[in-house]
Amino acid sequence: MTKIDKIERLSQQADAKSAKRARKKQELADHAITALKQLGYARTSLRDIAAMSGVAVGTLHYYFEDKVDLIGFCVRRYKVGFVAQMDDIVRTGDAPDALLARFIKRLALSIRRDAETHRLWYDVRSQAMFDPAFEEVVFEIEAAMIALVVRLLDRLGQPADQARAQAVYLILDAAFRFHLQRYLAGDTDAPSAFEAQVSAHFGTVV
Amino acid sequence: MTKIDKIERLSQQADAKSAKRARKKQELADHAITALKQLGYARTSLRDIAAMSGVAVGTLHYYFEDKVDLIGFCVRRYKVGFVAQMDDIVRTGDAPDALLARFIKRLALSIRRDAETHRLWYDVRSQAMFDPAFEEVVFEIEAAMIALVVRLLDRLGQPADQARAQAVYLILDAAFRFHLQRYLAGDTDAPSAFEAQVSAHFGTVV
DNA sequence: AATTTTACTGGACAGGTGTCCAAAATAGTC
DNA sequence: GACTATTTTGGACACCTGTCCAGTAAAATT
Repeated sequence: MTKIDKIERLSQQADAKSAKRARKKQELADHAITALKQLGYARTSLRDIAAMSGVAVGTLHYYFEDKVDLIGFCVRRYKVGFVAQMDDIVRTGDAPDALLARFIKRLALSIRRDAETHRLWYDVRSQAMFDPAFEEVVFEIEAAMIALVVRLLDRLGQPADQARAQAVYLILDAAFRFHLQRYLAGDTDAPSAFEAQVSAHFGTVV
Repeated sequence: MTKIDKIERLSQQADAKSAKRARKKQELADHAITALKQLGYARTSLRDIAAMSGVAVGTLHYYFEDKVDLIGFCVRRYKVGFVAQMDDIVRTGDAPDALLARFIKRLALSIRRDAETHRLWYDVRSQAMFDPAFEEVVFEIEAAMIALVVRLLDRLGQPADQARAQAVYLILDAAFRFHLQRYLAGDTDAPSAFEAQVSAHFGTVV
């Protein structure tokens, strides 16, 4: 075995190890998200997360720097998933008006289905106003959402410059949060109210 | 002294007492707000607030049921003040277009001046998604903001139905929060960016 | 001036927090 | 199978949390 082969093999082993470590991290993060979306950032302790993962508290510190690192990892993970989901809708072959309707309908559905997950996002976003440790992940996610809107506008044949995409994102986000909050407070009509409000807005504006 | 006079006097005394108590509550709340807007809901302990007020922790429990009661009182108090400030603008004798410009300018100014106070509102609003104890005060405040927008639209000679006011509120709120967040992260241009974005939106839509 | 009511204190209480680490278990390598 | 490296444990650590209350000081009432 040549020196190069050895180096190659060691490198592969290192990759396999870090891949395994990464898998375990994600596994822990998934359990952590389950706890976080139920309790919120401030009310979720590392012991809650450890219990949910069936693991000792120390193990969490073996995989994550500290609590902020863990929560940042979790939020990034779930929000990436959400953007990917929405991106699937945008990429469908629907005609422009059907696509918009589908997109809005899918958001309304997500209020019902993923309410607990979304509120975690709004929680962390607010925390970022106090704790700079969350700033990075929040701006990153928000940029991803705006990029998603750019793709949406593009598929709709609309002007898709940054400023316009940001404005559209803000409208969608505001309505989404407003009706999510009502839904969580027990208003089961909130998702369809969201759909109506956003449809009306886009019917006249976009 | 007749029986009726006695009852009258006792009633006045009771009023004076509860008025004094109310004044002290507000005084404590003002100190509490100073602490809360620096640290946020989750990170502010009763001991922080007590220290800020120059008072023992027990005193807080003498005036407030518990922490939730105290924070609810604080948020209600400061947000009522904010709505009143904005209402002053709406009530000016400006011509419609000048009024709108002044209103938006004042909001931008408030991002600079009251950034720390506003982030507390967004914090509490997020907490309400997890803790029903905050639901009431959040809906109450949000209703007051929408009512403010109704008055604004009215003064602008615009249709001022509930649905429209809600939509306009959501747009203002979304842009306000977005640029507030950027301002808090160090972007000093955020307030004027807010002004530009909102002006552009209302120039085309309202 | 005496007495009752109100206001406030300071510390005790039980429980929770993130962080850390020596030791044990498991996995991987020669 | 022996040996090393990684992974995991479980508890110790120091500190913070909201709540409560017996006791004290101040104020109001008689």
